[in-house]
Amino acid sequence: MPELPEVETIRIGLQRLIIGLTISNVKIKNQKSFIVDKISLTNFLVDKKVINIKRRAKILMIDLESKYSLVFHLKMTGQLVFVNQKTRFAAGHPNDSLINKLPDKSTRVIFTFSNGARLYFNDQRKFGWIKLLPTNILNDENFFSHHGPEPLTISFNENELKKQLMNHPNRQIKAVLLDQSSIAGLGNIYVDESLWLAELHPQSLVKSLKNEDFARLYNSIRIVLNKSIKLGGSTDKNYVNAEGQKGSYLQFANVFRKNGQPCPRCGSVILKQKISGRGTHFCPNCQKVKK
DNA sequence: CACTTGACCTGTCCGC
DNA sequence: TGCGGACAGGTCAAGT
Repeated sequence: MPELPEVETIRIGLQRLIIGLTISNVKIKNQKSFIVDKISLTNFLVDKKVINIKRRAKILMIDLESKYSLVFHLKMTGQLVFVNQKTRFAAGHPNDSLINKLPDKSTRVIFTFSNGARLYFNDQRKFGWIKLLPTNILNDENFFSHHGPEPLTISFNENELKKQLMNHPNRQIKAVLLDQSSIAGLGNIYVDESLWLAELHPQSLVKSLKNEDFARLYNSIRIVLNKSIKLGGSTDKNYVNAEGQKGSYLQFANVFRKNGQPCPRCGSVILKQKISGRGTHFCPNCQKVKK
């Protein structure tokens, strides 16, 4: 599930919901989801206040006053849902379909705050993980040395994009965009959407791209990611924000899951093929292969 | 070096 | 209705 816009949407939500709250208890229902010893929990997590929420790439970090941070990777099906116990069953609650059912069978870890509110880590496929790490390690960019630049920062420009991609001139553009060490935060949905907007075929080799192609791709990535954040991300199956609500980006998607439908730009039928090991959606007419 | 496959897991959908 | 296989937003490691 979550790519950059989804993790960012969760971050924004948690920032509003849990900063200043104190964690009073942790219940680990699936050991592999959060491998941590009792001493660390006691010394660095329980009775500690949440002071900051951060994101880098698809990784979410909750900083605690203990100078330790909860670190999350949601992988395909992870959810982080905050529930205020006092209002969850209130009449007219907009999220009763999910929130009122938690915990459910995919709940792996439950954090309880001293005011009674809870944060549920749900993860149907159990690929996601939580770690408890010293905050200063996370603030050191060495921790993220296997991640490329954040595509939405001011310093990220089209030269930087070209430079990063040209580290792999002989690979297909889709594979390189999915590679977190090139650009951080893109996944299958936004790579397909960005390539469509930039009118680039996912199998084009990086070395075949011209400066104008990099420029269009740069703009496309930023447009697509910003639009998705504005729309609260994409909900395909599992994704929800920190309040259990779905994102609406896919209602406006141009190619993702649109195979068999007409391309919004030229009307040709959108195809789906396995490329770079992933289901890939593109328009065969306005996205031509370059090799 | 680049690509493919399998692994990690659970759930759903589709064809027989 | 049941069963087997393919597939799903993400990363790893190992094999070709």
